[in-house]
Amino acid sequence: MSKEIPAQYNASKVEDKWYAHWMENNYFHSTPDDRKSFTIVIPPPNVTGVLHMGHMLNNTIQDVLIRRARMQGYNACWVPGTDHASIATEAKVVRKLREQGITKKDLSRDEFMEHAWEWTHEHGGIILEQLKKLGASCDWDRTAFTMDPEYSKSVIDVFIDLHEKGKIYRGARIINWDPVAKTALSDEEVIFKEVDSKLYYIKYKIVGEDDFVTIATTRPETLLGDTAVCVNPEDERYSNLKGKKVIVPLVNREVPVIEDDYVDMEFGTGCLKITPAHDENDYNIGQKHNLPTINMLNEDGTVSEEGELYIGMDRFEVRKQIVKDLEKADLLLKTEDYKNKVGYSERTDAVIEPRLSLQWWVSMKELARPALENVMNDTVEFHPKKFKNTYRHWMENVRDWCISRQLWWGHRIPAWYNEDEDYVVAKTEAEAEEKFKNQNLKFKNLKQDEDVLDTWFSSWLWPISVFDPDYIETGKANKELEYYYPTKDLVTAPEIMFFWVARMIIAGYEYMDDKPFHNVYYTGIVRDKKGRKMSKSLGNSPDPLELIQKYGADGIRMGMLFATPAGNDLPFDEKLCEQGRNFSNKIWNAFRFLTMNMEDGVDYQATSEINKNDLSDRWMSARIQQTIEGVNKDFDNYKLNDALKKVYSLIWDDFCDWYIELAKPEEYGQNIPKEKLNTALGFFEQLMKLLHPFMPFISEEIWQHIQDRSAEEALLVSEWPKVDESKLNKEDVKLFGTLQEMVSSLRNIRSEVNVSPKEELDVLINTKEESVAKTILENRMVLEKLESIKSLEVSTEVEKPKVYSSSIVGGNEIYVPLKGLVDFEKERERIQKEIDRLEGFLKGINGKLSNEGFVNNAPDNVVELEKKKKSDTEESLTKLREQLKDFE
RNA sequence: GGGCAAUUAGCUCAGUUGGUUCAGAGCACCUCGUUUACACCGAGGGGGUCGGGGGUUCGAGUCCCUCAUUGCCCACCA
Repeated sequence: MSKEIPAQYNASKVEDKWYAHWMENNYFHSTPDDRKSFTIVIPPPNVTGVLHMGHMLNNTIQDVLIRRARMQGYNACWVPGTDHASIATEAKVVRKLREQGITKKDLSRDEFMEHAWEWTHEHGGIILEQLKKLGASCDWDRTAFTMDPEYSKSVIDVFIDLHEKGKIYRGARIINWDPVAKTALSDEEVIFKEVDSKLYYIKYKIVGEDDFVTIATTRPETLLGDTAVCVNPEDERYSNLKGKKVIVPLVNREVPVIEDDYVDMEFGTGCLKITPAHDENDYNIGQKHNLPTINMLNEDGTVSEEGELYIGMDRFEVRKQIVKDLEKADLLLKTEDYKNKVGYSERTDAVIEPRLSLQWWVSMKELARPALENVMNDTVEFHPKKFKNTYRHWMENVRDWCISRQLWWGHRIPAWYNEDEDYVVAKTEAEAEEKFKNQNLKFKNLKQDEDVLDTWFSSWLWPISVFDPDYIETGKANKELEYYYPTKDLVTAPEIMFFWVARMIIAGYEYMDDKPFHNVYYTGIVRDKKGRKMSKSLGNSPDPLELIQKYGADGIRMGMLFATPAGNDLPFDEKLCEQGRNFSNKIWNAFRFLTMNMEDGVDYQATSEINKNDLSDRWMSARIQQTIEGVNKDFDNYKLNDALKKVYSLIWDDFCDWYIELAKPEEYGQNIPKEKLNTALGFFEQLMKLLHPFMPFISEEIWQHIQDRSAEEALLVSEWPKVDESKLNKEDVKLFGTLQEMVSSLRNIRSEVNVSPKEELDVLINTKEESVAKTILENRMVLEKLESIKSLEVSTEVEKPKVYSSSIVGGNEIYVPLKGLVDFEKERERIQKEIDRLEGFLKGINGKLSNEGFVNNAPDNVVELEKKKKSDTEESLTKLREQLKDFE
């Protein structure tokens, strides 16, 4: 083993080496066997996306879970893959084509798809390569894509199946129209934002009278599509309008005045214009009152022929112009500033236009029932639990899901139309013909539906179709699906709870009659220092690959995990990565130190044997057991950050700052004895196991340095440590703790009286009991090694020196004679301060003990404890008061 | 408009069923320090009336009510 080890850890060199090693040995690959499965399916990122900080966090967590499971002996399987991301990817392709001077209109569907596939092959999978840099231990042989032919088939099968069950239907509704992407959107894809707008008061002339009725609206341009004016039947102000007609301004169309209690009398003028084709409520009222609809907008948001005026003008231009024209005609009474909520497209940020159109829908009410129930009864567990509320609220009020999109990139809807616009749903054109024939309908010149399915209509099958894409068709699970389903954990962002999580649960119960996963771990949002979400458009996100280059994947993983409990946002700061990198370096140097103590030619061998006479060995051993126990519990509760903190503290504080310090050789130039070093290496191995899920690279590096291992003995497939109660001696932990406190007290004394750590001290410790004195003396090595001590006297009757500094640890007084070094004034102040503190404390205890209510009602052990606290405190006070006299 | 959550040190957060000195950790800050790993380090230290008010209780950071602030989700008020 070489002693030439650099003082600084070089992460990037090491990380590439081990990832390659793991891949070569096929460690990430899983096939069904006798072991229990532990499955995670990745939330598939957009196929042409690039890695951002959200992915980093999300995938780090998944990797931590899967790596620990693998070590625990589960057959761990993490399935990677990508999503075709219909609207996002199509938008990218359209933009790219535009840069080349090509518009989508110029292309046939097939030509466009060729471009899209080309783009997908060019950019697809980049993100998966990036995940490898992070250390993600995915089973890459299983990489799936929602547009794979097999996968696509399952999507179509589901559509056909649900249609046959009557759960998919075609219907005309007011939908959310994105005029930029020119497609319908589901409700979930619309983001409402509060905006400053205006409320316009417009006068409508009453037919046959010289009077007007005033209507308040935020969208004056839609009056082109007005087919009625509506008032509340209770509203006395308008009782005279009953059965009358009014004239829509500018277009001069006569429309009826109708009555409906939907109208809020308090709002605006209490009189509402009705535009059935461009507002959901208006549409409902229109249906109820049999009003005609006037579709006054084109799909790109310009005014259509039906609008009569302003034809071809953009909707927002029309708004400006129509206001001017109304003013000119003296039909605009006034305008008011007004704040309202406007819907925007999640993808294109275009203002959503409610639009009447024919779309495909999934009827959700029944499908949602088992999915709601099984989350509420914790069959599917949410972490943190608070998200159950949000989930319930949505599921209880779930609305039908609009699944058709007017795009080309995606799964084309398997519906076929004949010349009479009849339709059938079928897998192929031939099958469709057959179906038409059977119904005695025209079956020549069939046309397939032009639309594709919502992306989420494919990804809701992810936990099923990645294992068995034929399952939907055959209804019989293959070996894989049977073995891996239901999966164990799903790690995702709360933002897609409805888009994806809820729908996977729905699909799971509908098709597998079982949950798709046991647990859902919701991560937080990665934010910048100003609290803004990190996003590409804001440009406030650091480049993950640069970060990895700079701090190591281990450093970033550790930095992110350190700051993010489940469900809480992660305020990202490069400082966190620095902390992670520093930790790597600390570990590296602890190992380096042990290596430096190895004598040439001697065979060192990590061992779980400890020297039973060495308190530090027993203590370290017990601390490791405590940590294993605590970490396992944290994992059970999905508190990954707490688990990491425990490991961090065990390595840095316990092992480096205390254990190694105590293991250092007595004299300069000596090496640590072989036995001790072997024990230390044994501990180090345990630490690396606990660390591995969090920081896989450095832990593997050290593991393989500690001793030469064969390929089968890599850390990532080693056994996760089990708690060994026999090694957990609480007395040792307590005793060592007391000695630690004594060392700290001595250091504190030095610091306060400004004595260099090198200067040797005489130390006197007055204990309450003989046995304590004996134990301390038996373990005097701890004190002597960590402090430079000239003489140590410990007994029940030490003589207090004349001039000293002192401290009390666990009822034992520590005196350090400091001839000529003590600042009397300072020492007096220090003691007085301590007395004041204890007096206040004692007062509280006395208050409790003199309170009959407390003594009578509190449990005995609590009262006993208070009494013991009282006597201890009084004892300490007596000692301190005596000491104080010595400084007066 | 409805619902949910949060509010503890300068920052980010722990604090499990009310009761061991419970007011904590990390980072930041201050002082000292190059001793056989590590200055990406070591030792020591300062800092909070636990958002305000009320209540339950022998006892409240912890339970209840109320107010304030912030965040999130849902919703068709033009």
